[in-house]
Amino acid sequence: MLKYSRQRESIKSFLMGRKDHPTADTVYMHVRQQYPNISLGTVYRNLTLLSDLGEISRLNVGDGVDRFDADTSPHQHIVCTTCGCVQDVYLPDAEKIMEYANTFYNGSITTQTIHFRGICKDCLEVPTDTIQN
Amino acid sequence: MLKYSRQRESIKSFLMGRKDHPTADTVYMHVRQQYPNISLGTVYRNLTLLSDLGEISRLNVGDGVDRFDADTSPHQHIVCTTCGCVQDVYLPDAEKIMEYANTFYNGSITTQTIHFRGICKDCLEVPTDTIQN
DNA sequence: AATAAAAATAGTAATGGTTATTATTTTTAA
DNA sequence: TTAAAAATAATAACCATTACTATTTTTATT
Repeated sequence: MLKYSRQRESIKSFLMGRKDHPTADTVYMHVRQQYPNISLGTVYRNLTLLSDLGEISRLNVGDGVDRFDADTSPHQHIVCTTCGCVQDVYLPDAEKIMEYANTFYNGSITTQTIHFRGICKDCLEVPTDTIQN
Repeated sequence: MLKYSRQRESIKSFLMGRKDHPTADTVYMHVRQQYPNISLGTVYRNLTLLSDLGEISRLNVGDGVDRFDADTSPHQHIVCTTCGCVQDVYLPDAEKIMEYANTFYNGSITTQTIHFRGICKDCLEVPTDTIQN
C-alpha cells in the first residue's frame, strides 16, 4: 500500500515545473533545497516508483544517464549536439511509423522509441565563436 | 598512428560473423577462446576504437548495456520483450521520418535513432507455456 | 488522542558496466 | 636490427544506480 511522503510530492512537483528532462542528480540538487537531508537513494526510489505508476516517464537518450519527464503523453526527444539540452518533439501520427515498421518485420512490434540529434533553436542562433559555457 | 593488433582483428571478425548485436562481455567471452589472456579492457578499447573509426556501430537499446554491430548501414532495432533478443529492422526511406520531424521542430535535426519493442518471430510461434530458458 | 503495523527515509554499502592507469610487450618505420 | 610508437594485460578507479538496514513517518484502528 502506497503511503504519502512529502519528499515524493516535492520530487513530483519539481518535475512538473520543468520541461528539460532533468537527471536524478539534478532533481536531488533542487529538492535538497527544500529537504536538506533527502538522500539520493530516496530520489531514485521515488523516481522509479513514479515511473512504475505511470505518473512520469524515464528516458535515456544514450548518454549514460537516465532522465525524467513529467509529460507522459507520447512524444519524442532531440538532443542538441552543441549544448546537450534535451527537448521535446511532437510528431503527429507517430504511431504510424510503428505500423509501417510492422510491415517489414516478421514478428510483432508494439512500442517505439525515437530520439533525434541535431542543433536546438538557441544554438542555431548563436554564432559558434561566441558560445560560452 | 594506428598499428595492427591480432586482438583487434579477432574482435572484428567475431563481430562480423554475428547479427545478434553482442555486448562487450559476450565479445570478451568468445575472443578469449582464441586469446585466453585478452583482457576486458582491451575488448572495450578496441570496440570503442572501431566504432570511432566507423567500422562498427555501438548501440544502446535502453537496458543499460552497450551492444555492438558490424553492420553500419542505416537500420533500426527491435528488442523482444519475451526473450530479450535484439534484431534488425530495415525501414525503407527511414530518413523521411527525420525530414518529417524537422517540419515540427524549430531547430535542425540531423540524425535519428529508432528502436522498437515487441515479440520476435520465434517467440510468437512458441506457446508461452512451453517457454524454456 | 494513543497505538501499532506498514511504508518510507537517511545513510551507507554494494553492484555492474565502462574507462583510466601503468608496466610490459608488440608492431613497424627507418 | 633497432628504437620509437602503439597496444596489451592486469588492475584500479569511476559513476550511475540499486540494495541494505536501523530509524522515522504515515495511517488505519482503537
